[in-house]
Amino acid sequence: MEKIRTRFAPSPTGFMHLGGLRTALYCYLYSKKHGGDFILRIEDTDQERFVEGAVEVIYSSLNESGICYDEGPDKGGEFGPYVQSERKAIYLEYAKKLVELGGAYYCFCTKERLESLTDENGNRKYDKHCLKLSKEEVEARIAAGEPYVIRQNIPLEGTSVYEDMVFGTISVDYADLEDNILIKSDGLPTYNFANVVDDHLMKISHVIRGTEYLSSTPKYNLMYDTFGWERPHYIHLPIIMKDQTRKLSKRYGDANFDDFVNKGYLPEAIVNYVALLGWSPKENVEKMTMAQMIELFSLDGVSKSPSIFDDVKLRWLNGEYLKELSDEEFLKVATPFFKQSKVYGKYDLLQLSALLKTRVEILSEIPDKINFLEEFGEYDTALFFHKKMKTDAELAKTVLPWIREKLASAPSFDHDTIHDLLIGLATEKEMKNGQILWPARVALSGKDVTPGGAIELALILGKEECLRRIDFSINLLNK
RNA sequence: GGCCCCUUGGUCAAGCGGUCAAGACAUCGCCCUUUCACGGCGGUAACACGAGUUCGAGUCUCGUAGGGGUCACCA
Repeated sequence: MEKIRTRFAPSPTGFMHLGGLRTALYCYLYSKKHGGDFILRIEDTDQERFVEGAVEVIYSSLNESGICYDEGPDKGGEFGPYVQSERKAIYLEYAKKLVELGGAYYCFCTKERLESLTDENGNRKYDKHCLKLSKEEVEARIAAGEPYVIRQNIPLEGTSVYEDMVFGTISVDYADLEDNILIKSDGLPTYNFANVVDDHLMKISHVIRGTEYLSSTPKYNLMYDTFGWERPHYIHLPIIMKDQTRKLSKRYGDANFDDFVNKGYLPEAIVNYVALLGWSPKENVEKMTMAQMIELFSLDGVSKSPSIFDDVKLRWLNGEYLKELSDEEFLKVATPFFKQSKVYGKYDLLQLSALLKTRVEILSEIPDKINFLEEFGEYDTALFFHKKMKTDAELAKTVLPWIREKLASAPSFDHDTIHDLLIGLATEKEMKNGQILWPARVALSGKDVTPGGAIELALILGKEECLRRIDFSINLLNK
């Protein structure tokens, strides 16, 4: 059986789109599932879109995601170079061969002439004007230094059919296809040509890419056929949408891998979530390690319809990953976010990590959740209301002074002591624990949700600060 | 607009002619609890529409509607 070889071929735009990340992931999973190779190829034939540092972004994103390629620009391999701009001579050679085979031709048409071909609907299709040129004329004009491109020669009639491994049979009439440019006037190839030559030369067995190529694939097949090359297998993937009608895009700032990492999502969670968009394992599991994904990956679990990116579910998944971290691991990934908070350097971060772990879905929530430790001021006393505990501001007025007294008299300020004092207070007054603890927690934090209950907060704040805050809260209630 | 493709709850999705149409997120309710959170249990909620084919259709066919993709010297 042939060796499975897949490739991820991004163009260096400066960021890693989540859709691209998923494509890379599926390429990786499919090749690894079948013991094959996964190749990274940089498609930088558009010099106008060159972005400084963009290639490094691709390397680092893939690396952080745990998607490892076997061959690539920075890894080497026997089919290099893996950067298209370094393969210019190769494309030209094959383009000439294709011209000889009748699959392509030189074109000297000016931009103006091309524009004159536009119809009333704003569409235009090249009219094969230069196909008629004799070989002698072509050579003379090239020799005279006239700029030219090389176009693909597509039949005027007939139908092209191929099997896509997820979409099934796709058939397109040649009449609906245009004689696209294969080699631009700057001598570099377009995607239309480079991908065919490279995929063949790099022995790619399965081409995995987005559905935007679903209907242009016949053009590529035509070239494979003309060259006498074996066509690869095709696996087209549905796109990822932002909502019903818009796709996830850079434009809305919601498609970039790095942005998600900076917002406090773990790369593993992002990869795991993205894997689930458009694919579901037979076993009906959702949280998976890379190794599990490789094991479970299968093409018949890949769906044909576009899926909408749901950041609520991503948050949940990220939270799941966070919860299973040890306190130390959590501290490590959370440190950049602790630094953004007002408490950095003033509290025991490992202790806070333990409390925060089950209360945070994305790391960027951290500053907001803990800033109250340093910032305490007026708050809405409606927070004292809790239906189930039957507490409210009125009850707080009577309970808070008792709490203050207990805490003030505490012989030491450790967990057990505070616990016994507060619970003891509830027993003593024949109240529910919550009727003491809820007001205490609110009075200490001024917040409805806090990292930890009243006892944990008291411990973190320390005796003096606790008393100060309770006094403040009593005053607030009596206003 | 032409061509290609898609259509199960709010979202991700199982299903591949016969199921009470899975599961997850979200949502709602209950429980647990040392309060918030975590956790446990349960509820609401879907086969776009219309014709066929068939004893029987979410599953097959055709049409309609809706959505997406594509029509560049971008990939």
